[in-house]
Amino acid sequence: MFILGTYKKKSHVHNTDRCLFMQRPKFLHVMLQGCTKARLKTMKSPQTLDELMLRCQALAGLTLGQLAAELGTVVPNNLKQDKGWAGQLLEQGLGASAGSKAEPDFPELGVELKTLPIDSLGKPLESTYVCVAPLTGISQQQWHDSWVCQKLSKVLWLPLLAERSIPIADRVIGSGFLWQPDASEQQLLQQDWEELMELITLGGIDQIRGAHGQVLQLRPKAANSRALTAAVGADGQPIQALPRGFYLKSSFTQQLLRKAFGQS
DNA sequence: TCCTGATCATAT
DNA sequence: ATATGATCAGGA
Repeated sequence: MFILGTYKKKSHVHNTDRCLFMQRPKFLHVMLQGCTKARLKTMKSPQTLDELMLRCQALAGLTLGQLAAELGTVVPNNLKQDKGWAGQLLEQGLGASAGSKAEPDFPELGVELKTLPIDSLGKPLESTYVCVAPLTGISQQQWHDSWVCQKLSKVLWLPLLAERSIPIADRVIGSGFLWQPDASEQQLLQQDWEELMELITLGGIDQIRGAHGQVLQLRPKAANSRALTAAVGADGQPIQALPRGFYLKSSFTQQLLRKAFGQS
């Protein structure tokens, strides 16, 4: 049997999560019925937004263990050495184009997929990685040309109940929702981006800490603290610095959740 | 407890 | 080394 079983309410899921975790729609069964592991693995990327959202609804309420079983994937014992596992499982489950290409997860739709780990109150557990920060050769770049702006222009957020106390296989996939920044969100992002980029281009990278920015922050994004990449020094001279990435602060993604699912 | 800095796997 | 996917972990 595939993932037909009735959705069992998990003890981890509190009443307040009703808005986040919908029961598996009945039609889901029809949708995945007959899908072999091979078919799922080679599933074509969705061609329309409706198709994508339908697939997304099909995953809501499932545990990672259930989805992994569908896809013939082994659930790791911990994520310490497989931090991107859940995100990649969800990519596969939704038919996102595989690999680490520098393009949206759903190129035809211009949609970026982001899993969003949350606790049982619907609060994000982590910041959200957006993209690497260019540290050189970007003095002329404008906000609308930036990777951050492009990456965040259309995002499919997929909440995932992922408190560390919950075994990985029991973590529950939530209801995905599409987001495009509204005017005020856009402005907050642009403001932070411009401030951070100005510091970078003027040689202030070593002054930037995670606390900078209202919604967007710059933090290390590297194999380890010894990794180096080209950057601009305090006097404009070329230096080597720790590679950085842009991240969305969890307070920001929390607001997105509130907008999508309401207060309560 | 939370947040910032550090880190892990994989593909190109 | 860079880009993809993120979470870990300890000091404030």
